[in-house]
Amino acid sequence: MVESVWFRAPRPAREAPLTRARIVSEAVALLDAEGAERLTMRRLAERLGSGVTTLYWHVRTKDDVLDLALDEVFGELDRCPAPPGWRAGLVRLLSDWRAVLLRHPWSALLLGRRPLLGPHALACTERLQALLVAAGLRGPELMASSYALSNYVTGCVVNQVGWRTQDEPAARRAADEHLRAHAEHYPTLAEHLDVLDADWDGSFARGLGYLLDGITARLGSSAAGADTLALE
Amino acid sequence: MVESVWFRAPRPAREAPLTRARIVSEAVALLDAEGAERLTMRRLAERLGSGVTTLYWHVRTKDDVLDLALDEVFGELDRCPAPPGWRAGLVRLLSDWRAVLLRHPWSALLLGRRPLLGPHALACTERLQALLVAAGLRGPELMASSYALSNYVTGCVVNQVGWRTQDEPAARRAADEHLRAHAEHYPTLAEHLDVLDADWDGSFARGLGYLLDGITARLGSSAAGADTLALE
DNA sequence: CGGGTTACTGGAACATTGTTCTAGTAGTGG
DNA sequence: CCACTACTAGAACAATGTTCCAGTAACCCG
Repeated sequence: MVESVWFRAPRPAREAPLTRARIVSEAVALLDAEGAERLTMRRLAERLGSGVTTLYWHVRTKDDVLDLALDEVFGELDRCPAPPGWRAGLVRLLSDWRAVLLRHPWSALLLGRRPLLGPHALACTERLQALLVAAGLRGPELMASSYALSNYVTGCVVNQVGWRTQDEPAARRAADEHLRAHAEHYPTLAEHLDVLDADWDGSFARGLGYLLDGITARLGSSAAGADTLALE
Repeated sequence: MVESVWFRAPRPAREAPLTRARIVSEAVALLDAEGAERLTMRRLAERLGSGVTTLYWHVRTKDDVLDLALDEVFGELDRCPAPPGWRAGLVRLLSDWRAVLLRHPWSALLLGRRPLLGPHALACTERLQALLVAAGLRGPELMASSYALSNYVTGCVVNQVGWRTQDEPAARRAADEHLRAHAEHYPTLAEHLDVLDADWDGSFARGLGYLLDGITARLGSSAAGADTLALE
C-alpha cells in the first residue's frame, strides 16, 4: 500500500481549542434553537466539531453544562441598565429578570433543579437585595421581601412556560373547551377566567404592583410591625 | 418430559386487576420514596407485579403517569377545610397548597412542564378564584390577583425545593462559604443574607401578607384604579 | 536534541431509559 | 366451538449519559 504525504490530506487545522466558554455558549444556542429535551452531549459535541468524550474533559456532567448555561442567561441581566429610584429600579430589575427567562424558556425549567449559585445569578440577587436595603428594609422583612419578589418572578415564569411547551393557542383552546365542558364543577372559573386571551405581561405588572405596595406599606410602620403580621 | 398438573404450580391468583388508580397511587408512593429520577416504567411495573408493557395499556406515556400523579397530589388539598372569611380562607388555602407540594418535592419539579388541567388542580384554582370573587375582585384585577397568588406559591415551592435536592445543610454551608469568599462582589448579600438559617415558613407567610395587603389596598379604590397602576 | 510529563482528544462500549412490535391468554357472548 | 374483547408480557430498538482506554500535540527540563 503506497504511503506518501501527498496522498494524505493535511490534518485539518485544529479548531479554536475547546473551552468551557465555547461549550457553554454553544449549549445556550442549541437550547434556544431546539429546547431542553434536544440538548444531548452528542449533539453538542457535534456542533462543536469535537468528540463526545472531549466535553467530559472540560465538564464533569451534563448537569454542569446546564448550570453554566443557566448562569449565562442570568448574565444578560447584567447588561440591563437601572433607572434611579428604588421602586422603579425594582420594577425594572424584576421585569427584565422575567423577560430574560422567558426569552430562554428552557431556563425556567431548570429553576427548581438546583440552587442558583452562579456568579451572574448571585449578582442579580445582590442587585435585588441592594435595592431593598436602599428602600429601608432590614432583617426578616428584608429577607421576606427579597424572597417574595424573586419567588414571584420564578412562579410567573414557570407557570407561563408551562403553556409554551406545547402549541400554545391549541393548548389554550383545549383548556377553554375542557373548562366549559365541566362548568358545573368550576362555576367561578367558567364565569371569570378567560383562558383564550390571558394577558401575561399585564398580569405580571399588576401583581408586582400589589406586592410592592404591600412591601411599601410596611416601610413606615416597621417599628410597630411585628404584630401586624398576624395572618388569620 | 413428564407433564402433569401436579408438577405445575397453580397459576398465581391474579392480582387485583391493574387500573389507572392503582398505577397512579403506586407511582406517587414510588416518587415519594425515591424521588423523581428513580421513577422508571420498569420499576413501577415491578412494584405493581406486572410487566412493563402492561402499563402502556392503561396509560399512553410516562408523562401521563406524571400528570396523573401530580393531580393526585393536588387532590390532598380537597381534604383541607376552609375557615370563614375570605382573607383567612386565602391564607389557609395557599399555605396548604404550598405544604402539599413541599410534602411531595418531586411535584414541584413538574410544575413548569405542562399546564395544570387535572380535575383536582382545577378545583384548587376554582377555590382560589372563588375566594377572590368573594373579596370583591372582578376583571383584570381578579385575574392578576389570582395569577399573582398562585405564581407566588409556585415560586416559593420551586425555589425551596431547589435546595432540597442535595443534602440541604451541606448545600447551605457551601453556599454560605462561597458567598463569604466573594464578599467583595456581593456586599449586600454578605451583610444581610443568612443562608445558614433561612426561615422558609416565616418568609412565605410574611410575603403572602405583603401580597394580600397590596391586593386589599386596591379593593376600596377599584373605580379610581386604572391610573394608579403606573409602575414607573 | 531527547525523553517525559501534562493537557487534551476521541472511538468503542456499557447500562439504563421510554417505547413499540408481536404474540399471547382469560373470560364472555353467540 | 368460535370469535371477540380486555388485558398481559417478552424481546427488541433507538437514544441517552457516562466511562475505559488508547492515543496525540505541545511544552519543559536535562
